Amino acid sequence: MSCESEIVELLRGSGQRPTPQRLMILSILRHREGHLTAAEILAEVKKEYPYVDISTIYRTMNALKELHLVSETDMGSGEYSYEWRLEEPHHHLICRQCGAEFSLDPTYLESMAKRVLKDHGFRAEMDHFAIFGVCQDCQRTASSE
Amino acid sequence: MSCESEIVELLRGSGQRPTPQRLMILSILRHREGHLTAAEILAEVKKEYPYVDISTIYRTMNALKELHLVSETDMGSGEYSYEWRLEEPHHHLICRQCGAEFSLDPTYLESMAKRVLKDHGFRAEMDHFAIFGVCQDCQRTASSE
DNA sequence: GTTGGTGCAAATGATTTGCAAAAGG
DNA sequence: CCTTTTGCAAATCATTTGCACCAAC
Repeated sequence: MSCESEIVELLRGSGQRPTPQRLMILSILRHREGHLTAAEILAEVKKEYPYVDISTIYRTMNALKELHLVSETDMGSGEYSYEWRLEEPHHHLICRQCGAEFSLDPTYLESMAKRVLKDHGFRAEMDHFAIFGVCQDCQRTASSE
Repeated sequence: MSCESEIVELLRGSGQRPTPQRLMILSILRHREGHLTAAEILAEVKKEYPYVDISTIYRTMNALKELHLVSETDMGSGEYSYEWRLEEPHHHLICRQCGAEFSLDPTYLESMAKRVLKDHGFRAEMDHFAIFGVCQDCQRTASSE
């Protein structure tokens, strides 16, 4: 527990309670880089406290989502991934062929979001995008066949 | 049945058969604008032929997906939407608050895709994106509260 | 006739929900 | 106390699969 106190305050501020389960979930989200599925979070929490239930994970993620503390992303595997959000926003490039993932700087989408806002008045919230495509290696492989 | 013949050839070319069910599904996809969920497609097909099963819809959509004839998009409702793809590619702006949908010209994402390819060698396939955010009306409502 | 497609029912897998008990403020 | 949260089990919902029969080539 280090800088957890401000998050505890955030929870309290919206009438939510900082239960041990939630603190464990928060800690895992913040100390494990990248995105985790509900099942992965559950497995981690269970190492410390085996009685947690998957429904608690989901309920907590929904609560944190509403506070904009975590992002929920469809990584294309049929289940959602969750990620701590108070860091630099970023995006993911996911290769359809080999499944490799790369991080993408937010500036690429920011300039687009600005244009969309200017032209359409729509404020796009693109803080965490999964972009599918074909990575450099797989392009080479495909073309050399 | 008008310009359906070329699609029939496409199916045949990949060893697939143009069954009546598939032709009905194709016809619905092509004549109803916008995206449809599997359940919506099923409801339409059933009007003509009540014995179709939802699994046929899914199997057909998977086949058409592989031929790049339809796109599958997560519109944020927990179920996938399918859309005929041989038209102008485009994207969707979806308002998180009121649920309104707007169409977005592909050029916005194309220029971004070009930069990603140049900088990272990653060929992003962004032919059908769902971008969430807040629409103009809802922004006004929120700020006047 | 051989391969692929369909309908049906049953399975799967992720997520949600009802409820009584426990914990937080 | 009163409200929120939890664990458990059961329910839900979208999607997939096994299989016997049928249709297309």
